[in-house]
Amino acid sequence: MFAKECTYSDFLNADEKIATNILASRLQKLVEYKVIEKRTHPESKAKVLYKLTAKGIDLLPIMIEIDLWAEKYFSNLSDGMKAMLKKVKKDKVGFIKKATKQLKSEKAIAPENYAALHR
Amino acid sequence: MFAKECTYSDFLNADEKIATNILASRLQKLVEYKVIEKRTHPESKAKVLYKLTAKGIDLLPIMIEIDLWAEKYFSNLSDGMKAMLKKVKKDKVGFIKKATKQLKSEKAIAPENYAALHR
DNA sequence: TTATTAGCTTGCAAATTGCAAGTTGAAATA
DNA sequence: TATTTCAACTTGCAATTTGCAAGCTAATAA
Repeated sequence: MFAKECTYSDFLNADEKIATNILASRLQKLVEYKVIEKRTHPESKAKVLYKLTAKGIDLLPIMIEIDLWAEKYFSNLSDGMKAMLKKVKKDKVGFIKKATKQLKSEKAIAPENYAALHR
Repeated sequence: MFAKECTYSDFLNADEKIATNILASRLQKLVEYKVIEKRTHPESKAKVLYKLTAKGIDLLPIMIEIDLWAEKYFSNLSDGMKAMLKKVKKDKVGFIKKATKQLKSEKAIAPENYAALHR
């Protein structure tokens, strides 16, 4: 979710497999805890976009530290992950600031979605 | 474990309760993953000291980020935790370096325990 | 030498998870 | 317009994991 926007089926078809009922209950709990929120999908009413809240975005430093630890003790990291960590190690504070700012700006409400937020 | 050395009963009697069979299996797995290791207790053969390995000590940055996140979004932190986070916010890198160094020095093998490590 | 402590293991009920199939409403297709 | 497909779930049930209580063994303490 830090990398891109996600729908229910995006999660369901991700590499790390998860049972559909478990996915549903996890998403529900994360919404309840205000770590993520539901948004209408711009291209279809049938789709739901799950987006990080500010509280969720603030988990980024934790995720990065986990990835740095994993890099140190495991050898199966993806190339994308390795590339990201290279940047992180060059300037961790700067990286997190930039990524956080970008994620928060993506939270800006597109006009066509504004109404849905208020019902 | 980052704060002090721990025995099986220390964990069992901690504030966050855990069932004894679950504790046993968790400790076993953490030893298997080399996050912690068993040591003989200096004051009794009946006791076992569980200590963090270097791999375990390297989890400290993750724990600190989790605590910082918790401080931001929850209000039930202990006074000790708050005091620690105050130091962290003054100089995060310095704090982690110092704490890590100290934890690793505690790993120095006391003479009376050396033999036990090699069987 | 008997009692207690520390570190587990075992048995069983309760809760959680995984898998497969079904439901509902929106959108694409015929 | 009718029908099929798709996305997001829900439901039922078996398998796994967890929690609780009791028991077991070796090492100290009384």
